[in-house]
Amino acid sequence: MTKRPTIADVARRAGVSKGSVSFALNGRPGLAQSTVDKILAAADELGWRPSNRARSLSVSKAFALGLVITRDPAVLSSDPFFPAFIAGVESVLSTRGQALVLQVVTAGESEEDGYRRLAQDARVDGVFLSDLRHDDPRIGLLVELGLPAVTLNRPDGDSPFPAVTLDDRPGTVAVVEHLVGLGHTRIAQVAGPPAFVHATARSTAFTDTLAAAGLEPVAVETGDFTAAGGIEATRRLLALPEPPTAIFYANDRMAIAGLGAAQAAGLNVPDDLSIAGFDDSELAEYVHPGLTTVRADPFRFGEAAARTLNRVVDGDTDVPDVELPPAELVVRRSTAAPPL
Amino acid sequence: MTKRPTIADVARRAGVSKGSVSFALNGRPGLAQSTVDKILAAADELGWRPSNRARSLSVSKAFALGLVITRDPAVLSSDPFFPAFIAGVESVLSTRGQALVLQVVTAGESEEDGYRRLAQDARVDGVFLSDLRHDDPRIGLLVELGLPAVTLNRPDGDSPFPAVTLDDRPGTVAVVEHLVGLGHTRIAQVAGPPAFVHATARSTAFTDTLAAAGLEPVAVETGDFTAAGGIEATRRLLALPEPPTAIFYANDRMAIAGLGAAQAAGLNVPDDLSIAGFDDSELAEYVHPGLTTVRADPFRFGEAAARTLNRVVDGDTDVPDVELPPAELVVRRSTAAPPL
DNA sequence: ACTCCTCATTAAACCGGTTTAAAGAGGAGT
DNA sequence: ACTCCTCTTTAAACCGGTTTAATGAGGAGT
Repeated sequence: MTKRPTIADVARRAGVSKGSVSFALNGRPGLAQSTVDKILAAADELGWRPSNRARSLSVSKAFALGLVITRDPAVLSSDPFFPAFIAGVESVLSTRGQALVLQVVTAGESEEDGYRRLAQDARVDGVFLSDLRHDDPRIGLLVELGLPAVTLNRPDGDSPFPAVTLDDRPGTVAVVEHLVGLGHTRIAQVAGPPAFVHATARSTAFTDTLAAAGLEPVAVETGDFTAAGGIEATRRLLALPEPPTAIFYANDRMAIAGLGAAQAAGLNVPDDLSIAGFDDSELAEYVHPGLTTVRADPFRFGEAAARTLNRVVDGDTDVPDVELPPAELVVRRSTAAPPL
Repeated sequence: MTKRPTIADVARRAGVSKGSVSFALNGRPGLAQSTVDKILAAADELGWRPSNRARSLSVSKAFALGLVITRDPAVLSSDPFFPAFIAGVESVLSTRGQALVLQVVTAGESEEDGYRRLAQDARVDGVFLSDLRHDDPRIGLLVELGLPAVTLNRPDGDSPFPAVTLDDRPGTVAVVEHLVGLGHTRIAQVAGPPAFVHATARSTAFTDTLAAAGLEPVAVETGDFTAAGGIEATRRLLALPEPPTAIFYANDRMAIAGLGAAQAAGLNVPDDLSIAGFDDSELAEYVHPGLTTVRADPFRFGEAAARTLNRVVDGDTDVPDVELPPAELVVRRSTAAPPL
């Protein structure tokens, strides 16, 4: 409760000027080693930690990074990606004394408003650009705002920002090959909204791999990554005159919901219908039957993104893109040979 | 990209002093209306927004609130509470120009370290104390750190902080009465870790209601709120010589995992076994069979908590506790009459 | 002994706001 | 015409750091 010590207190105690304390703290050359020791000792005795606020003002940095997420429960709630991603980000930030500022955009406004607010308030030194879209308007906006960023996934247009990528395709290819290997020929897909880069990446990998096997999709339904969307799409697929014997979902939430829909329709999974998801969310392992899915590592993704963004923020030019180990197939009980 | 205007620019343009601009902006009395208008017009023309950093330094406030969450994927990942809660918090903060700072504590450290860091860095003006524990040591810590807080749930010890509560008991009572009404007499519970206030609240409400019906629990297993824990607990219950005909889980994740475990054991839910959860998470509605559960409103919880914490932060003394509408029962297909 | 350099240190300005104490301008009262 | 008040406005200090330009102290060179 007693007032925290300031740099002036430390200077007084060490018998030097404020400037010297600042130099010592920041390891600037030009101070005698003995003086540095004296200052650091004094700082230590007083338990002094430089004020973030003062530093922020004088060096014009926020020492914080920002993440904008949409309030839409569909995207936000129970999405297994963000929590782990955030944990990975924090694991980097905490070692650097940085903070993570969350900006949730509410239903009424556009996601861009979130970035605008962060920039306007100068709350952060850089932001993560997640759920990248095709011709993503946010890239131009951030350039305009002068806010450094890192994109999660590689944008298709020009981008001045480094990209941290995790290739979804090998996992998708593996799922399709797994299904084809089991003997399926009537395979359908529930894709994510085509506006998202990762949704179409998974989607085209799916179609291409099928084509390579001489097959084509029974149908491609578009879901919105929510459980409700998964249910809808599944019902449409099952109502087809010749329904698929296997369905590949663009994420686990839709897959688990689809699993429920199939069971509710009286189908046995996997005997009547094989189901595969994407994400390897916590529940994937524990539903019945266990969900065959594709596992990425959002924690590492967060780490890599934070490190990369910090290089940009630190003024590093030409920060290279980072490519993470690709997502890989996890086979569980929800996939089996098709019915005869 | 051009430098953003400062208060000095506005002052110059309006032909007044910096101080007057500050007064006008903050609606301080003592300025002629005409002057205020002139200043606001100048500010508007320049598109000036006061610098948060400068304001932070001079008024010693961060204009931000903090939320500490543990990195433990068990608590963090796919927990339906936090995302919605955070959205509610943000809906209040965004109207006040405040930010939400997330502090994730990594595996190696204690949750207290998270609060300590937030306080040390003076990053926030107050924090949310979630997942309250019995004799929660964080309350003393925050008092010591001089960091204002609001507790989510009412602590059992003394606390100088207002509490925002959402009574889980009515929902729990309703679940038990629902099961008893269906004819169940062999009811078991998978409780949360007893260290948590909300876990024991649900647990004792469960036992008390059973007792009021002249019954006692077949067994009470303790889970850890994770899907894996739900599986474990369920297996133990099903292995009992006289297994329960209904299981009440302290959260949906354990319940959905338990549902999977029961189905994997060859049981039909709800014919052989009724299952009820708690949270009404997104998937609860879509698994098969739909999960009977208890619904709270984490978004409102977040709103109320943010508003209450802000009152404390603003220096309001004796901020009253806030009681939210209680959680309520949602009946779906996973509960039915017990087997004969 | 005197100049010149280098190295260590400091005083002061600065970041962009808020706040306090004091000054200035009018108007009323006598 | 002079004093006294009230209402506006401002100059300057302050928040707690960083940074630049200047100063001071030794030591080497001649």
